[in-house]
Amino acid sequence: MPLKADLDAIDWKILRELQNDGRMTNVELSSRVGISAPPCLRRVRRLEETGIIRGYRALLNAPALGMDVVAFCLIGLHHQADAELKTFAERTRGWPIVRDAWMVSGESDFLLHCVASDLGTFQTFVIEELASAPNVDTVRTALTIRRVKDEGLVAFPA
Amino acid sequence: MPLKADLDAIDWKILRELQNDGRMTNVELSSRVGISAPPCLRRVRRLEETGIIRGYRALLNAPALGMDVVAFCLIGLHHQADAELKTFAERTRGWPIVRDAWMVSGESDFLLHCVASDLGTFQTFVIEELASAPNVDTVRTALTIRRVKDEGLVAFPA
DNA sequence: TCCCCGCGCGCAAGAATCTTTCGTGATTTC
DNA sequence: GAAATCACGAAAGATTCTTGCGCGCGGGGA
Repeated sequence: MPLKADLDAIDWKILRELQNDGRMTNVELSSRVGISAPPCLRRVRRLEETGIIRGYRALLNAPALGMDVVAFCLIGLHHQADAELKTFAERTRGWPIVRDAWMVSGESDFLLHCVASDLGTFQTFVIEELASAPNVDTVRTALTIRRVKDEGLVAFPA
Repeated sequence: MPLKADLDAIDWKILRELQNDGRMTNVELSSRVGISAPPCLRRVRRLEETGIIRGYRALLNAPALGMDVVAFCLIGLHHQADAELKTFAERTRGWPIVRDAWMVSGESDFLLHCVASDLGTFQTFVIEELASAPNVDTVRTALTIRRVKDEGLVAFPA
């Protein structure tokens, strides 16, 4: 996984297209970026192998699946030594409600992206699991009202 | 887009597999979920048409693309009337640094997921764009140190 | 200057996949 | 109990994937 990759304009186009539609066929992709299918596939493979493309994911509609609560939790710990940070990070991986988690700097130590079927489930999780976990000092929650923007992960050069 | 869908065990398996690998071929998918390819494809199409699958996306490695700063911003507004919320939401869509944005309830009004090439770019954005935007009261930022968990959006029944 | 080499593109062909059509069996409905 | 509905799976044609190979461009080195 190189820290700095040398990508040309076609590579950037490929990344933009696949970020918008990860299931696009290779012929469609090659047509959009302006080269033929074989070199296009080779470029995609190379982007995958170098780790620039980390994977592909279907985006699901949480409310339609009965997941009505999406929230973010900001966690402050009592002690921030390396071992304690790793312990808490490991703990987040065992909580199915937590979908994504980040270690952050600032007023909090962790930010958790949570999805639950209903408010009761989420509140129970916050009180009985999160807030009562070892070393947890503060828990601030922000329930999402609606998604306002939903681009891919990375912006692209003009 | 039905608010509550009736999915059987096979549909759930499909969603789980595509959430893990959105580019899996249909024959591979059908084999994993235990049915033949045609009905499997019909199920995927139905999940897409009903909006349960919102789309597909390649996950990119931001640092490898020269995006070294990933941060979250919590925004508090002075006034939270519907028009003002919509105005700010619209503004977030015009900022390329903001990749995802949520309207939230709690201590803040919006949560912004930001990606920038370097700290200077991000700080300039926060000071000159975000904090100086109309109606913005408070801006709290949390720089991410590392991703700790990265599952799909939705958890699945056992 | 010329030659050689490496790199990436594109053509072509075989393999794999996608997609539609159709027949069958199970469940539901009247 | 009969008919209708639904979803599955087999089969076949269309599309796509994937590999191998030849070509042209650009960068050293003699």
